[in-house]
Amino acid sequence: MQIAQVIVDVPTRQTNNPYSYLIPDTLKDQVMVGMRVEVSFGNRKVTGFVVAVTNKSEFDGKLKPIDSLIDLAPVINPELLKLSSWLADQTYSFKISCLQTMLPGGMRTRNQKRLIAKDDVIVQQHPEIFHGHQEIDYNQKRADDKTVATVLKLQRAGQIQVVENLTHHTHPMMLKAYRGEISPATAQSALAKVRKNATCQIKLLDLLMKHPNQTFLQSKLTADGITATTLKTAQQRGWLKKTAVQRVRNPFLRPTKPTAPLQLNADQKRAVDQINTATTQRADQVFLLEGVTGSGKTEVYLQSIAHALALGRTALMLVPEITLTPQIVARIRSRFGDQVAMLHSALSNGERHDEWQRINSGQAKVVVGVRSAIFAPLKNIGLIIIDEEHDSSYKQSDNPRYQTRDVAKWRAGYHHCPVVLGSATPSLESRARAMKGVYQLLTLPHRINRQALPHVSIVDMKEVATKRQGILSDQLIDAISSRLKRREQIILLLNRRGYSSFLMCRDCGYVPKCPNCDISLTVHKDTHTLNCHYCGHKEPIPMVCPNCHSNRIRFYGVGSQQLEEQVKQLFPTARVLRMDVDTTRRKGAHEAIINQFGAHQADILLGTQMIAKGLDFPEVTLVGVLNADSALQFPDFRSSERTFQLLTQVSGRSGRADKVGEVIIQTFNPDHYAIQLAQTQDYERFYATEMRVRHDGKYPPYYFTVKVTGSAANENQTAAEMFGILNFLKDRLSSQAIILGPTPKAITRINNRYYYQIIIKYRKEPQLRSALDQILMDSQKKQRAGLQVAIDNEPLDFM
DNA sequence: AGCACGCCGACT
DNA sequence: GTCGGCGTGCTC
Repeated sequence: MQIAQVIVDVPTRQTNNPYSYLIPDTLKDQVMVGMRVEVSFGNRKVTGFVVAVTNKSEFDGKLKPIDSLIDLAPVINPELLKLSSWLADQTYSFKISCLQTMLPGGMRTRNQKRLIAKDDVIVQQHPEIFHGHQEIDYNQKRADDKTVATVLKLQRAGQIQVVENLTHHTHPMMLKAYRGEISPATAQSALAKVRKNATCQIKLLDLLMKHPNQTFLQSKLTADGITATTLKTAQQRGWLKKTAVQRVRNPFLRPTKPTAPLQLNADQKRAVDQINTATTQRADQVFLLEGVTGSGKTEVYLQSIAHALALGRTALMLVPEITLTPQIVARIRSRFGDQVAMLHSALSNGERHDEWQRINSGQAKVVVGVRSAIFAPLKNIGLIIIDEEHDSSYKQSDNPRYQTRDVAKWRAGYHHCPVVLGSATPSLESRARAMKGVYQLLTLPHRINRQALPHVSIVDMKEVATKRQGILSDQLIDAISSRLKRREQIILLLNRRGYSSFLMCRDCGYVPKCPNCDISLTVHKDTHTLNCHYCGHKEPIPMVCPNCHSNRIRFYGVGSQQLEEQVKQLFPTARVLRMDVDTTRRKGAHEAIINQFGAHQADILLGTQMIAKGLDFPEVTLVGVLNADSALQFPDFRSSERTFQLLTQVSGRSGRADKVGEVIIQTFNPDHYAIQLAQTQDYERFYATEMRVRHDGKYPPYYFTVKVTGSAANENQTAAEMFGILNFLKDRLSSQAIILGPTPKAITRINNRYYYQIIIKYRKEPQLRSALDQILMDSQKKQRAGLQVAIDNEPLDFM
């Protein structure tokens, strides 16, 4: 008897282990480990992953059979299955969440219910449910409590039937098409019969004559000028038959010319040689490739990938969320052609699914992608690269809260291949490991074109008078106008996390706040609303102060919209492009702005963080950073590191080609070491200084950290529960462990829930793991009381 | 998650 | 006496 061990899609602690199901005869020899199945669990149907097939079960109750198979082939290979268990352990999350995370979005299933009333009487009795229809779609989540109760009662009484089916989120995209049904000869004779001026029909018959028995996409036919009416008549006459073809998506919009490897300089060559040796020897060595901006890291990646491919192995390259620009993809694809698959957040579910299939089937040998691409089902990996390894997008912010570097190292261990972590400004964690010899340090200290780094100057904003609301200093304004005269390009970076401008009454100081969250509302001029960035609450901008009825209620703070307005006022003839969350929401908008700026169709590009990375515009000779220090004001131990990294990175954007670049940094903290050292791009001294700070403050990389966050609708309850957790931890951990909190989070209330946190800093706590497991176990019970507990292992911040 | 089971207050 | 509130435990 064959029994499948199934991890069901019920994310709770109690169901975080496999359940046994009988494999019915009809599915014998079909059910394989790594496939998804549909099973009855309790009294409903859920999806599950088969994690093992055995011939006996530990469970001595009566086993239920598997209802059906969702996949025709395994979607999780043995490696990823093993990885999922490790990941669940590592991140304190459920196995099912980990398995689900490994699949491309859109392959996940959702449960849909349909209610069928037994007779008309029921329909009449419950108009609020059935709205006069006998069959309705039913969404338990959207229904209110009363409806749910009524539905349950009716179901138990057998008066309605509930039909469940698990539907796939995405279907292969089908395109309308027509197949030619007639021979060239028939077409010829038909052609003789149509009216002379029936141009459409003539065109169509011509096509059918030249390409007999072919299928044509409707979109192509209409593009050729054949109208829908013509197609309809053609169908009636039996010339064509309507069909559909599955769309083969190709996310690479532009065709690329093949390129040859570039000549390497001595530093690059040394790096490539060492990486290649590790690949050849199947050593799971981690390299830290430290190279200033423009030192040719990408070429090192490409030639190392080429080496892995030459050995018959595959390669995985990860880049940060916003850096995966068409520029980079084009460069990789021009070297490796169709072997490249891309996994990008801007892909539609369908496109991502297609790319995933190409990887899973072995067609694609090189995968380029963002964080989640670390789970790409590549086989026989020869090299894993993480570019800009310090980037914060490599840590997932919700469950499973994994750090991509750690997953990469796990997979490297499995495949016996090297990992290359690349950065101009490595994270302190990675650099510290390189210093200890855990990682091997490779450096590229020179820019490829031997060009000097741009000249960086710092403007002390404390000394700038508050005239003109003081966003732009005179130095920056002068520099901008001189570039405009020379027809060179300018980038203005607004370093403001969650950039925002708020409303304040000049008479009484009233600031509109979100009714659900402890945060002021943000002005959105385009929609004329005040928005909450945390819960999505929107309200119109008031004309008079709701508190004192004064009409002197004005905007404060600098958002990118405000900056754009000011720049346009100061330089009315300059062409300005703005890039921020608002202007890039639409698909492809990001790319369009970059292309437009790259083609010099604008003089000034302004925006938030997203313009700081990876873009290469040779005509840019000035970069201005406004509020360079806004991150420094956050109570976050990583804020200096982030500021330094950001400033170094933007500075690299200026003067990349043959023109000398200039960078102007505006700040209120001109003496802060992160800003001072960014001016000279002195990573070594920054590393030394910051390590000192981390050492004294007992922060990573000297200490391991865990963040425990608790939230509930009631503030007192949240605090009380967190104090309970604190006492429990104190009991279980050694006196060496530092336990901070519980403290309310920076934004205590979000969506009417109160958030408190506890931070644990430690070096060696063998009991920690079981203590945290216990906390999660206990919190499961309290969840009914509205308490939610989340654990973040090695959080990026303590906020 | 979702549902059943079981134990206490206010009602036809 | 019962109906229904929600605290607790289980789902192969």
